Amino acid sequence: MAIKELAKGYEPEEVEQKWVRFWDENKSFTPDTKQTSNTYSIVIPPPNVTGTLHMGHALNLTLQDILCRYHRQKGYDVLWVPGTDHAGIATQNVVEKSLASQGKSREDLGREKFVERVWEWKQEYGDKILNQIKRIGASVDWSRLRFTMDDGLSRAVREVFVRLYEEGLIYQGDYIINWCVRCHTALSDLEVDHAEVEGHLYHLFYPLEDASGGVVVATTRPETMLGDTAVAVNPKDDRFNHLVGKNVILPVLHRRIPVIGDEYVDMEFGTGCLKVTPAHDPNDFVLGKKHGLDSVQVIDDQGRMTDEAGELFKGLDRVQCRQQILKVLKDQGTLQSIDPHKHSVGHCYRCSSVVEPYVSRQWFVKVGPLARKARDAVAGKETMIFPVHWEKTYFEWMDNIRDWCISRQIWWGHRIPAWTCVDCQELIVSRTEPDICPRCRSSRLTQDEDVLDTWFSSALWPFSTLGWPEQTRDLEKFYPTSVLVTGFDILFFWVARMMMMGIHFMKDVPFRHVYIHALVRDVQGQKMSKSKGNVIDPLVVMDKYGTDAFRFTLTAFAAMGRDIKMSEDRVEGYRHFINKIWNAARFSLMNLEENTSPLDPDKVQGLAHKWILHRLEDMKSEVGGSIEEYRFNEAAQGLYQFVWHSFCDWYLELIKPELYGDDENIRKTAQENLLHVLSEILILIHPIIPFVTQEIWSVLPGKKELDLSKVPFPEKLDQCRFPQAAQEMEFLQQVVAAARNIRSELNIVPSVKLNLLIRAHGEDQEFLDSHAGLIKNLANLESLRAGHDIDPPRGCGSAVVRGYELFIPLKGFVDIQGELSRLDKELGKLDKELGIVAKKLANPGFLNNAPEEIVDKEKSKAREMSEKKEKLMILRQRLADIS
RNA sequence: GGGCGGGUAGCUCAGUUGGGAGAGCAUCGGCCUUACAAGCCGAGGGUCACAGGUUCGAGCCCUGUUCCGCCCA
Repeated sequence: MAIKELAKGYEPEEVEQKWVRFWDENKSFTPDTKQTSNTYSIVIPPPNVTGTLHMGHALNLTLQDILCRYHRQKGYDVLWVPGTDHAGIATQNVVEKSLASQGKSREDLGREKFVERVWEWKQEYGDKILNQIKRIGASVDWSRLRFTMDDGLSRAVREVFVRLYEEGLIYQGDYIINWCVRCHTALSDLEVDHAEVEGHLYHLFYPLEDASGGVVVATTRPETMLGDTAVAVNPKDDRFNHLVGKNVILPVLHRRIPVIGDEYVDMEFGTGCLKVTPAHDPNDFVLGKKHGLDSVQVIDDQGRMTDEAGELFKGLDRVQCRQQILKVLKDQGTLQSIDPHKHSVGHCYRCSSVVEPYVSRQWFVKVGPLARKARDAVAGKETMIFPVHWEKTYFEWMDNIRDWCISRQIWWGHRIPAWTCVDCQELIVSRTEPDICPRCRSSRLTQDEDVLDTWFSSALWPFSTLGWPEQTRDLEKFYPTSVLVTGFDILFFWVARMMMMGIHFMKDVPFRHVYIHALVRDVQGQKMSKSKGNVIDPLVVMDKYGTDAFRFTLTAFAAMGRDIKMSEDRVEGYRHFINKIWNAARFSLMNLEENTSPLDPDKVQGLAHKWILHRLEDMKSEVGGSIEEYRFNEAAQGLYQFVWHSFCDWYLELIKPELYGDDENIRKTAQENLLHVLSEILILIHPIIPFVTQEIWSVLPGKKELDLSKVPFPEKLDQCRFPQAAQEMEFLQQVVAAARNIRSELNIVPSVKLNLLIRAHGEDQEFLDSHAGLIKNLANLESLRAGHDIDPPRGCGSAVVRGYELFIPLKGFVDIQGELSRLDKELGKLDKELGIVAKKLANPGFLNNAPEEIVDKEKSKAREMSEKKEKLMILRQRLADIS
């Protein structure tokens, strides 16, 4: 009885929707928490809750999904925790923008209403990215969905803040930080992107107080001169060190400021004299502290000039001010020259505004002690980073880490759990909202207005998602997680900080492995960005080519340590592969029966079957090894080659006669083998392309489990190792290839059937005879005859395979010259190779030093090749004699 | 300035203890051969960036040069 037929072409859309729903409804990816050993866990890098899926997510999710599905097959209890991040600044910006389109600002609404509005926004758009995660087939456990602003995770955040504060690892203070005047908040050092900008170096003359001359300073930001409180020179600099201790007069404002000496000053740069603006430059800030200089703030938090900037400039925007002050300085003769100068300028990583160094009161994490342990954990291989070279970058950063500014002057995020007593100024840091001041019993307390850096909550993700600070069963079972999969762009932002927090609070690393994958770029190798307009939308790609084709493309290009250049053409190419699998399955199903029995691996018969089973065993260990070592591209490439070029090109063709033949036993055996191989192929490749494999699986006869994601990885079958059959098969393939080559090179159309004569004897003659049908079929032959007494007619196409001469009588339809030049080509290649081998064997150094097996190999190669050459030359001569 | 990665077929890239240079796409020739023309069969194409060194032997190891990309200052 034949079984359900597959459609002629694979139509991904319906199929994908069907199985997404199926897995969802079956809760296929919720782990069994009763079992305690053999766990495998991953926490998802949480995407922004209001974001949409981009290429980076797609790659990230695909690789994690492969790992999770594979380990499920291997019998692990797998947990993949999904979730989203509240993305403070980014989300706030999005909501503000929408308000602005209605002509409103967040201040118009007030804090409470605004935050309410963001929650509404999250409610409305937060599911979008989650559905997209489903769409790509990610086998996450939806019953454990988390959000960084959940009650549970918020509790974890407060707990961590309070504990770190109590341990002296969180402090508050007035320091210079990076300030975004547009987002109106402090940023950590990491949140500033540095970009090379074509600017200018302005040379300004500051006269000495005693009018005995002056100094020329060079600056890229002339407007900050209004806040200068010193000029610094290097004490080793003989040009200027006599000035130390004197005063100069600051032009425009006519303030008297000292000349100080400090070795920090680079004598080579600019004029060797440095203007010092402690309030507006991080290096100057340090210098100012060291020398006890005044700090004069001339730019405010809006990027406008303060009253301190003087009557002429106060109220001006910093950009306008630069133009104005240059005019004034020029008129005064203070501006001596302007040189073009390339320098690096910090930009806000969220809105790209130029960042302003700004002195303000902020909260910081003292990261030194945390970083040291996080460093040691990687150095001691408690956490292993793949590829290993990222360790160096990680160490570099950990060794030079600076304290982490964690307060943000925005409204969307975790409010800092600190209160100040209005009456006695006492600072109270507490897990719960305090009612009265512990010092003066006042009940007039105000909470800190700031919220925490989003990365502060992300840093807790591997344990906060598992229920911490409760001692949950999940935490016990799944922490530390097995691997973190992420891009290198957030190695510092996120991975490093999770390491610090995980070790500090859980006393163990958050993950055993970190796999750093590539960045997805456009086809020219440029980073995708909206402004460049080179973004490829993964959803569009999936619509067009199917999710499996897209996933396979990402996997096939995911070579360790290398970026992926993505284009639709590549996906289109791999769609062909998905279709190939589909059609191979279609063919198989047309030839299987509902009651086809499972294969008995101990009773395998037939060369083709032995050969494919042998190759299948290779694939099992290859695929497993590749995935476990994060060599995803190798797993994909290996399966591609096997499925297309072994299974489809050879195996299916080889067994067609068996399937079509009259011998019922042979047909049944072939069906059993075919079903077995197809089934195992589907299982092996399922982690990469879950949908098409599941769809085919669902119509396969004899399966015990409908849900392919629950079917175990095929067992290793030593009795299915047939090295001899593999060798024999290779021989037959060479014979077929030789015949095909002759046909093709001599332009003999397929409608003409050829006759093949092979001069062989003994066992080999028998072997060839017994597989004559097979060769005839694949090489499109009329007849095949093997024997030691072969006497080929005049005018043959000929070849030598493993020492045996092959003849194809050409009768009347072929030009002798064509065959002669074909043989010459063959001989030419042979000569070249033979030359290389002969040279080696003529080298005493090689014979004496190379391992014996290598030498033997070369020797037999030489023997084989010269034998072949000899035979080919005789064949050629025979032919030449005719013409 | 410091660090990292890369330069292999026309294009995109594999190449894991140093031992006969590979794949996909593209190109060329022949085929609608009953799963698949989104296919089948065959072919062509490479001083492995450059220069040295180690070695019997280098795409792979070492040194230098050069070009490109990224990160940090």
